Amino acid sequence: MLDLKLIRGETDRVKKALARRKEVVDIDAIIEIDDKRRALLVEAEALKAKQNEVTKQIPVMKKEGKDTTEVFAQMKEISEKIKELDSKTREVEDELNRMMLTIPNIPSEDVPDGDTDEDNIEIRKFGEPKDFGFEPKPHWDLGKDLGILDADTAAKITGARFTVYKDAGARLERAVINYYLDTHTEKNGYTEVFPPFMVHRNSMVGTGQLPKFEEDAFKVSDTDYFLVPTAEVPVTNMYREQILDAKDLPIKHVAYTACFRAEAGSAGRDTRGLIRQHQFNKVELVKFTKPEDSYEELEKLTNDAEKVLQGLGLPYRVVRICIGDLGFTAAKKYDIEVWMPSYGRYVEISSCSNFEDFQARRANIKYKDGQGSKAQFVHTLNGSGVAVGRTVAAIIENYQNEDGSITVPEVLVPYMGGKTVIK
RNA sequence: GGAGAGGUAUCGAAGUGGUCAUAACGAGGCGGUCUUGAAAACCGUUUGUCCGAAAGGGCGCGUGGGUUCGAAUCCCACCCUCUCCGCCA
Repeated sequence: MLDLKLIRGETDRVKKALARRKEVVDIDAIIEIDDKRRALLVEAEALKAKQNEVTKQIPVMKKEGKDTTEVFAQMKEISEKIKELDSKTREVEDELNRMMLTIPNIPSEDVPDGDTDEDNIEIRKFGEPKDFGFEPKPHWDLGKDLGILDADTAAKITGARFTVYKDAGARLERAVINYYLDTHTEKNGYTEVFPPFMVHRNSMVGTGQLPKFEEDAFKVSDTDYFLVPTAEVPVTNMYREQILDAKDLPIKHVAYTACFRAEAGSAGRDTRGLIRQHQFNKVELVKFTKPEDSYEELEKLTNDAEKVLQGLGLPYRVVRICIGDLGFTAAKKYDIEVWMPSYGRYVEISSCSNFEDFQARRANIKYKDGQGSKAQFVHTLNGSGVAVGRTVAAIIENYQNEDGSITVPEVLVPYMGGKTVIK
C-alpha cells in the first residue's frame, strides 16, 4: 500500500512512477475520495467533541437536581447525526481502502525500462554451461528412467502439475532443503522458522497476494484459509500489527515450506517436469530492516541466495528485473536464473525483492528507535534461497552423465547418506 | 466438536452504565537523588493512531455490530487463549 500523504503531496511523481508500470490507476479519484473522507471526519469529530463535553456535564447536572430532559433531546439529535456521519465515513473509507489495496508499489528509480522478462538486464554470471559431449536429456526423462520422478503416479493420485518423488529423488529433494537451511542458518545468520502452510485472508492481504490475485491461490473450502504460495506470507505476517525495537533490526528469517500455486494463466507452459508445479518446495529468506538499510540488505540477501548455488556448482546468472516484469509488490527485484540444459537457457530459481514499506504498511509492521521516538514502518525484503524443485531439476540436468546416471554434487553427499551417484 | 473461564499499557492486575483510560495497585524499563561503586530507599518518567500549519480535537479496553443522552461495563455475532471432556498423528 502506498502512503496517502505521498499521493497527496507528490501526486505527479506518483503518477509518473505508476505510468512507468503501464498501470491504469485513477489517482485523482483517490484524492477526491480522501477529500470526502476528511470532510466527513472533521464534521463528525466536531460533533463528538460537543457530545463528550455535554456528557461530562450530565452527572453534574443530575447531582445538582437539574432537569436533563431538554439536554437529552438535544443530545439524541447529535447522537443520530454522528451515527449517520460515521456510517458514511465507513463507506467512504472502505472504498478508499479497496482502491488503495489495488495500487502496485512505486518502482525504485534504478529499475530499468522494459516490458517482459526478455528486457531484464543481466548483471553477473557464475560458472558456464557445461559442454556434455553428448546430447543431454531433460530432467523429466532422466528422472523417469531412474525411477526417481513419477508424474504419472502423481496424476493418478492427484492430477496434472504434481510429482511423486521416489527413492533417491525423494532423498535428493530433502537433501537440498537441509543443505539450504543449514547454510542460511549456520553461515548466513538467518533464524529458522517453520510456519503453518495455511494462512488466513488478512495475511494474504498483508503481503499483497490479495485482494488482486485471488485466482492464483488455493483456498481451503469451508474455511477462510489459503494454502501458502510462498513462505513470504506466513513469515512476513509473523510481525503483523507489531512495533519492533530498532536494536533487533535487521531481523533475518529462513523458512522451508511447501508452496501452492494455482498457476492460473499458465496453461500449456512448462507442462513437463518440475519447473511449474501446483505444489513445490522452497526455502525462503525474509528480512525486516530500517528504511535506510534496505537496499544494502537486498544486495546481501541476493548474495546469500547465490551462495547456495555456488556451493552446488550450478551455473547461474543474476538479472535486474525490468519494470514490466517487476510484480505488484516489489520496488526493486533481482532474479537468479539457473542454467537449464533442457530449456537451453537460464530459468528463474530465485526472486529477491525489496518491498520498501509497501508490505509493512499493509501489514502494519513498524519499528521504534528508543523511547519517545516515533514508530515508523520497516522495510521488508524477501528472496528464494532458493526454489528446491527447480534446484533438483537443475542438478539432474547439469550433473547428468552419458549413461543416464546423476553425479551428486559434493556438498550434498553427506545429506545423501554418502551416495555420490544416482543410478 | 461439547462444557467452563478469560482477552484492559512492557508484564501481572483493578475497574461491571456517568464528571480519574494521559487506566488504580503491583512489577519491569528509563532518568535522577543518595553511594567509592552497586543494591535498597525515595523522586520523576514510561501507549498507539487519525484530522490539523498550529492551537486543538477525534479514536482505541480481542474484532465487528447494536442498545443508550452517555458503554471497558448491557445485548448480538465472530476471533483467540487457558482448563476439563470427546476425537486424534
